[in-house]
Amino acid sequence: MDAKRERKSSLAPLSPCPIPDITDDDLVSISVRDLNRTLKMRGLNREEIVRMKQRRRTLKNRGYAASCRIKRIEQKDELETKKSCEWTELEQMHEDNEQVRREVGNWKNKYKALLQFAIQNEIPIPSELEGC
Amino acid sequence: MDAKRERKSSLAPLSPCPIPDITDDDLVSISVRDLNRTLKMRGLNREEIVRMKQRRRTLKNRGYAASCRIKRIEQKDELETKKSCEWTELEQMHEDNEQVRREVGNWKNKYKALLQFAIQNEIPIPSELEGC
DNA sequence: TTGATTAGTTAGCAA
DNA sequence: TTGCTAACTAATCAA
Repeated sequence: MDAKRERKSSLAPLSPCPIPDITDDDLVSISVRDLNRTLKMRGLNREEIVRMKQRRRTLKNRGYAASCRIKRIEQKDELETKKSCEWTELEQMHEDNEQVRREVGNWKNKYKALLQFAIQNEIPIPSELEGC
Repeated sequence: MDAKRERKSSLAPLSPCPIPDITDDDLVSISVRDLNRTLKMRGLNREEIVRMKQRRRTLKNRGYAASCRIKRIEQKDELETKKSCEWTELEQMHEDNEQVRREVGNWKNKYKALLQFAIQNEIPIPSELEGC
């Protein structure tokens, strides 16, 4: 249902690799100054330098795109988690409500029973106590 | 804050347009059979036909990608809407709960006041009526 | 320059 | 073949 989708790891067409011993990992992590120095030291011509710069930018963009995707997924997950938490809380509160409602009925009945007893035994009750 | 980002409408490099009078819209909407017939009628060679087929596929893919993005956005919106609804409901239920709790207190007080009155006036109460 | 985001391209899976 | 989606490239914007 969820096959691993590994890309053909392209980028080969982009730059035919002017400097074999600089890995892509190096290329993205090295500073601009150091990169310039290295390229000059190796005596690359103008075009090769441009190509390396472009390759660097592309590799970086690839990383940015990846984190953008991850971020999107995380945000969605977070949203779903929160939603599900709220649902649980809602369910819980529903139960609480039910419980409290039963309590109301209980006390109401007790009060009424007492009142009924008074009436049957003709016991006079102060009016402020018999609000129904 | 949200500038229109229109792509350079590429695809020009893909196929240098073997048939000028078939628009991209036609190309994606026409059926495979009709397309084959048309291409044959115009006497395109093997390579041109392949190019047209590829162009068609790419154009279709462009559409698929677009709907994929739209779908993602809609799903996210839907999730957010539901979450916000649940929040409102939660808020409402919180209030209800508060209200019912006050009711409990009310009836409880009434009952106790009545009981207190009985005690003060030394009125004997059946035990089943004085559960506290 | 760097990082993020959008639209378009391509690979590969599924129907 | 068609549709979808992940990863990638390129364009563009903000900082």
